[in-house]
Amino acid sequence: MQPVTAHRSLKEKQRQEREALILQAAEEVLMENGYYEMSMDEIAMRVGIAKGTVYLHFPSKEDLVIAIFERDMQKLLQDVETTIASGLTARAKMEAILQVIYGKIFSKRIPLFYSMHNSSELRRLFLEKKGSMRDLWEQLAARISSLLEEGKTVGEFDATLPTAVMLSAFFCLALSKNYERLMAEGQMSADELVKHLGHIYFKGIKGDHS
Amino acid sequence: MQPVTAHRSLKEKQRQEREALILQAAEEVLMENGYYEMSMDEIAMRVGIAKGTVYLHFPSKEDLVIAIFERDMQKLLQDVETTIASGLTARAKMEAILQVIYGKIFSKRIPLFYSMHNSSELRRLFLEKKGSMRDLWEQLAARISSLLEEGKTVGEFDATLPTAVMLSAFFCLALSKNYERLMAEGQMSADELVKHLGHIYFKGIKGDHS
Amino acid sequence: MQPVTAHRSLKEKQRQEREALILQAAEEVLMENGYYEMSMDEIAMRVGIAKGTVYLHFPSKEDLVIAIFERDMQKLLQDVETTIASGLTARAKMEAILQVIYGKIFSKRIPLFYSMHNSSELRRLFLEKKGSMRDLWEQLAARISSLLEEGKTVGEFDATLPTAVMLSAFFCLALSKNYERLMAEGQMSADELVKHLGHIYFKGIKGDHS
Amino acid sequence: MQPVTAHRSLKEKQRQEREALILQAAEEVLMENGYYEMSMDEIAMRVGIAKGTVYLHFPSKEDLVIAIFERDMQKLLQDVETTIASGLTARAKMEAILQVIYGKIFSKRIPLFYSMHNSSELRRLFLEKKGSMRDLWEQLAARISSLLEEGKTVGEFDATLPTAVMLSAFFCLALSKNYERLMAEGQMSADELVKHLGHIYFKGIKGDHS
DNA sequence: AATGAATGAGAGTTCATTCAT
DNA sequence: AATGAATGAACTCTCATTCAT
Repeated sequence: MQPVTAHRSLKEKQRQEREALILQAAEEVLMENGYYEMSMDEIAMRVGIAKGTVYLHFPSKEDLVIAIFERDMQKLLQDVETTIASGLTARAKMEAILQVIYGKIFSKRIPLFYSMHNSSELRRLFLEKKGSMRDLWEQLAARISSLLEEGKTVGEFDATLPTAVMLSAFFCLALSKNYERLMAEGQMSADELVKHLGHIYFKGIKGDHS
Repeated sequence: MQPVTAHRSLKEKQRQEREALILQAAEEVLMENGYYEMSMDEIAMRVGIAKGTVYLHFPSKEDLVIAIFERDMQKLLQDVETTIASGLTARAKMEAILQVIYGKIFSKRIPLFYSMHNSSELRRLFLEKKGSMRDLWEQLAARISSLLEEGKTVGEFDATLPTAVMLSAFFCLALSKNYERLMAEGQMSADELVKHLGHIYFKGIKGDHS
Repeated sequence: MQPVTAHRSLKEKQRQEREALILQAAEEVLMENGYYEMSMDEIAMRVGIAKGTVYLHFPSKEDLVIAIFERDMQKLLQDVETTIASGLTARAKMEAILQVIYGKIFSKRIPLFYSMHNSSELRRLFLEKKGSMRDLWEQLAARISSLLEEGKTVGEFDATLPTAVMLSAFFCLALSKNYERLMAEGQMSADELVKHLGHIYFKGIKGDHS
Repeated sequence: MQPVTAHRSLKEKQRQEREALILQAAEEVLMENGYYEMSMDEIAMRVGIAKGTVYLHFPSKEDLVIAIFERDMQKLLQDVETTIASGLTARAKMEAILQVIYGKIFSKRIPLFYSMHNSSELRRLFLEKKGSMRDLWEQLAARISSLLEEGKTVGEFDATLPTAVMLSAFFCLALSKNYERLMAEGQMSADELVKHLGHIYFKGIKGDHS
């Protein structure tokens, strides 16, 4: 390895570390305050860099938020694919995916993911403007739709329900902000919550032979 | 009726009509753009009045949004109470309420209602600041919680599920923005959608004796 | 007197009464809040009439304030002329005028008069724009200047002082807002205050033969 | 000196220069137009910078005006303390202070100082809200009150006059806007004016042994 | 590459003034 | 004559973005 390359790769490594720090800080602020109260100043301050430096990594606030979503989405997609590759039943896979999502939510690692569904501010951002987010989202939806249809085929899930509705209901229950209220007010643990929601959902879509 | 009274009531009527127009326009903009991209200028422009006129009816942007929510909430609460007063079973009442909510959503008459649950921007606005919104919301939650517990008592609903979780799941499914995608992309009617979602939900929370 | 005339004079009388009420209310608000925080709305509200009605009497906020000043100024000018017509010495006349001014201040009947001297907001209004105020002011200044010169001639006042300076100093001491602080904090009566200020001023301008 | 330090101090120097330019422009506008007609836009325009830049230096219009006052007040307070530290008599010190104030006025370096006394708009701003202004003002008043009492003790000033009245009269004569008229219309120099006003004031408060 | 001061469009809000009733 | 709803220009302040250093 030539010195120049080594130097470059060191630089590149530092660059990527900084980018990760920016993403993490931005994620936190976005979680805490929402898109419009997430200021580039505060992100830079939390990372300990200048505001202009953020713009060396992300050309706009919008792109920064998209990058956050993409990162989360890619991680989730990986987890989902790992789960699908396992030898479990369709229902067990779906339950595992629900666990994964709630694990991320519980560890605050899906800060904005839900927002794509629910926040009017962000929907346009992701669904209308930039393609990559939409692609990732559709990949995820396709994976889970396949699972649901697999379950229908073997009779685990109710074949009379449209897959699109089952998918929507799944994301609804999995990504809602409701958990915050329940865990804050009702003194319910994340585990209990996911258990109950899974109970409702999987009983609700149960097929004849399961 | 004396002329003065007639005159006053005419004025008052015009005033209320104008206020309704503002609320409607604001509702639309809020639906389309979210709280932060809902500008008082655009609302005034859509109604065809000057920006200052909006402020004759609502002292601030915040109050305008609160008024939108209160109006929707009060209508919904009324419908819910009417339904509760009927002689139906708990499950039939819950189904009727789901229908009511989807009817409103379908006719675009619950523009922001879902937001209270889902938008990080608005939750603080309504739950922390102004009491009347929180009150209305808690009334609604109390009514539906009662229904759910009534259903549990008679065995229609699963008594092992915490009411709070059942309530959350209900609002999740009833108030999600998912319908837009499904109805736009999947060519599914509102009736079909609500039928399927109800199917999942009520099967999911079904008790032993129903 | 014909009915029409009687009717007209009644109307005219009512009109003048209303105008006086507006002036009084405006004076109060101006005293309390200053020119920019004096709102036409509040004036109308205090009088119990509509905002538009104020504009039937005074074409603008500026004109209304000018009218307040003119009224106060004319009253003061009258008092000053009455005093001048008396048979007193120049100094006694000046002392009487000082008493008159402080009487007005004490009874809150010179709300803004001082402002003409001191408020940057109002100076332009009166000295640059409208002629009548400037005329009244110059009449008053001329009367008092005459008195001062009369006093110089008979040796009551110091003939080496320029009359313009004596005049300025007189208005300074007579029209300052200082009285408020002294009377509020120092528990000093208006009578005591004017006695002390008069002592300083008249001793300060004393001539050889008094 | 390290480059970094040099760089920083250069930046800091530029920053202070810019801030001084803003203060100066704001001072001018405030002098010309008063608080309510002093617009942030015009200040920025006069300095030749963007409106937002003003807010980098002063968080609000109010704070900007307070900064103007504080700067002027601190300079005056320093001069007053220097004068007090001299070996002069009480009267000579007071005369020197009067000279200092008129020097500042003449060079337009006490733009708003008088306003604290006279403008109803600004009194509340300074005396009610922010402590530092009130503190500075009370320090100044305390210094001059001490001088006046010192003069009374040695018989230079009239011990029968309340110090508070003497203080008020002093500020009245020293800080009035009268000078503008006299110097503009009467073709009187600042020196002459202060000589005459001092003559009136010190003769007016003269004690037995001076 | 990194900085952070500077920018300026755009936000919500106020209020003197107008005018249809 | 009297009203008061409507107007819209002007205000203060914010913040994503740019760019000279």
